[in-house]
Amino acid sequence: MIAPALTKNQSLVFEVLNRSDAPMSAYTILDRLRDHGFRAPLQVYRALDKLLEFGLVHRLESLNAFVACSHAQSDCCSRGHGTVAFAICESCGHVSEFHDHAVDHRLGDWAKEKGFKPAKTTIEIRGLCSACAA
Amino acid sequence: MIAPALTKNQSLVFEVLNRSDAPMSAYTILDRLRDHGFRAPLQVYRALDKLLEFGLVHRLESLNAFVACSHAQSDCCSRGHGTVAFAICESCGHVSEFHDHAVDHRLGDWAKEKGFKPAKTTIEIRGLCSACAA
DNA sequence: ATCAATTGCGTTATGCTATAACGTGTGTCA
DNA sequence: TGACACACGTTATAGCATAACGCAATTGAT
Ligand SMILES: [Zn+2]
Ligand SMILES: [Zn+2]
Ligand SMILES: [Zn+2]
Ligand SMILES: [Zn+2]
Repeated sequence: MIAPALTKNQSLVFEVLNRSDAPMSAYTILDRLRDHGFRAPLQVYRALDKLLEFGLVHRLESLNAFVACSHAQSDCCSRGHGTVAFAICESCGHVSEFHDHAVDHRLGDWAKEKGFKPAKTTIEIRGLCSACAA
Repeated sequence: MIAPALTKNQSLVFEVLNRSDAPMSAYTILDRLRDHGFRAPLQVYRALDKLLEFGLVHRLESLNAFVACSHAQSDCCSRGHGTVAFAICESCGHVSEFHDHAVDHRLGDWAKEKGFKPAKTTIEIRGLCSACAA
């Protein structure tokens, strides 16, 4: 899934997410973009659908919220988006995105053993980041 | 968290979930229990909150739905509910609940290394079960 | 026994999240 | 030019979850 140039709405939504240091709900994004002509949830959801498809944004299932992808460019097999995990701080909202071979392969092995064909894997750890746990 | 005897509403909700072979949303549970006097979502959500607390039920974050716990009694460290993972078939709806040491420890190691204090971990694999993938 | 605290319950209203369905405009490519 | 794909805007609706109120039953001191 190679990303073409973003449309105006897609760019606006992506910029808002990229500047945020915490996940945002679609409706929060909508409110941030009222000044740019956004009026309805669908304008946000349609942009998000594409951004998710391009791998520029992730959905956090346990929050019903979205974050910009923060993969380091140097990441190994997670380029093209292998399975990724998120550590979500419930105090400050900070999200750490990471890829872990061992976890990915272990879940893959389980699936192979059971004949299960994985399509998308969600891994989210809720808790307190180092700064907030101190 | 030791579970006291369930109240009437808690028992009703648990029985409905336990008999189901697929996850159910709170509103679907509500509809199933109209004949038993359920009228409002809160009656379901309040029972679910307790059942989750007792570890008798799990919430599937990627579906906004609930399943009865299906741990084998013989399960190792997952008694008392260590981290558990779910494989969810997007065709037939069947859910397999399992515990995997390696995954659990690996995520624990990552957290320890980063100083992150995990509170609750969500692992959900969406895909096709062996029967539906055939 | 009685009072206070806790817990469960029922009801109404509300808020948050997500999609259906319809129509418009624009660019691409036979 | 006509067919198609795609982004966009709008209105309405569906689906998920909680706030706030009050009442009833239970428990556990005093
Ligand atoms: Zn990413
Ligand atoms: Zn934090
Ligand atoms: Zn379980
Ligand atoms: Zn299946």
